[in-house]
Amino acid sequence: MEFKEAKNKFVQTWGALGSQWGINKTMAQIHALLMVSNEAVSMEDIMEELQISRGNASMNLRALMDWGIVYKEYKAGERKEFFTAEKDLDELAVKISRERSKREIKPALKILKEVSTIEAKDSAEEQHFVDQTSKLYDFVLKADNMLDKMTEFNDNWLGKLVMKIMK
Amino acid sequence: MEFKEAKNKFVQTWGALGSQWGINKTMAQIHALLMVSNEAVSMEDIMEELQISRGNASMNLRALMDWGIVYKEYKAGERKEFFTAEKDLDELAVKISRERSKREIKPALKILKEVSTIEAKDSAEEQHFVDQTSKLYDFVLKADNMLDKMTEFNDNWLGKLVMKIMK
DNA sequence: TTAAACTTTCAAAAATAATTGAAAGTTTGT
DNA sequence: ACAAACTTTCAATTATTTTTGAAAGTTTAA
Repeated sequence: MEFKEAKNKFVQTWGALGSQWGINKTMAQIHALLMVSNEAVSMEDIMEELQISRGNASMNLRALMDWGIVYKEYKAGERKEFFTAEKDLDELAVKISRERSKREIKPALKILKEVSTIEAKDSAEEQHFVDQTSKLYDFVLKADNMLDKMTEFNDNWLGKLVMKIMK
Repeated sequence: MEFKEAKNKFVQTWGALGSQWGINKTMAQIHALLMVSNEAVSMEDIMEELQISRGNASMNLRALMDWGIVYKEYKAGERKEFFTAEKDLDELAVKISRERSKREIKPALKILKEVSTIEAKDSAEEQHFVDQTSKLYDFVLKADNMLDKMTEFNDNWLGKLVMKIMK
């Protein structure tokens, strides 16, 4: 396999994977492209490489910047803007989980808390509802916190975790 | 808030959350409904509660069973089938991560390995590509394994982890 | 074997999400 | 202040995904 083919395969695969996880395909593709580019890429070049419109490129770059995983860069003497991706994978993971937590998990937790705190009356049906949603609330909260802790430990998470437990 | 309202809110929220994570809304809603039902529910009742067609119910129930998180149940004397969800949340998490790993992560890893092992020639561009995709391969592999380990430890993962480290 | 009571399948329709492209907006240099 | 060189916005279009519903399939009981 030659470079161009490999690069294309990677970008396509990343795009497909993104779709399956609820991330728009183009957004994932742009991100993939920037991840494997050793220097910042202009909007023109992104449009050209991925065969997408200016509007599409603009909107998805904005979204990626909102997620905090793509940055604008300015080159001296050049009028146009260039873009780079966060290339440190630990940092990338931290940012993605922070954002997903903020945007999706936290709001879901709020609802879970609400619905799990209705008065259950006496019926087994309502008892079970309260019980199950309470458990779900605890579980999601725990998972969310765990993810947060894990990203905090980053690279050497296991070692640091042990240290923290020891002391 | 009364029971019916709470139940509906929960089902809707779970459906919306599912969409954002690449799971079809109805599938997530059916799952939510079964999760908080204290007894097995018939297809009729699912259709009625969620206001969906028979075909839709059938296909999404099949998908949920393929994921291993919903089971068929037969009631004595009744001709029709009833459905229940896996209600143990740890078990649910294990099954979901196993399936997503098998369906999405493993195939992605295969491609990552492929593209990261091209010969990099001399150009900085190609060097960077190989370097970055290799790192990504390692990272995804590590994350996938970690998730597997974590689910293995289940409930009291922290405690058991410490035990394992100690001995 | 027949028919009633179910479930599954899948082509067509509907709903949703992504994309385009041109007009409007912004920034920079002269 | 002007205009060139860009970027952003958003209504309309296109693509993708989901849903429907009726026909086909299956199972059970008599």
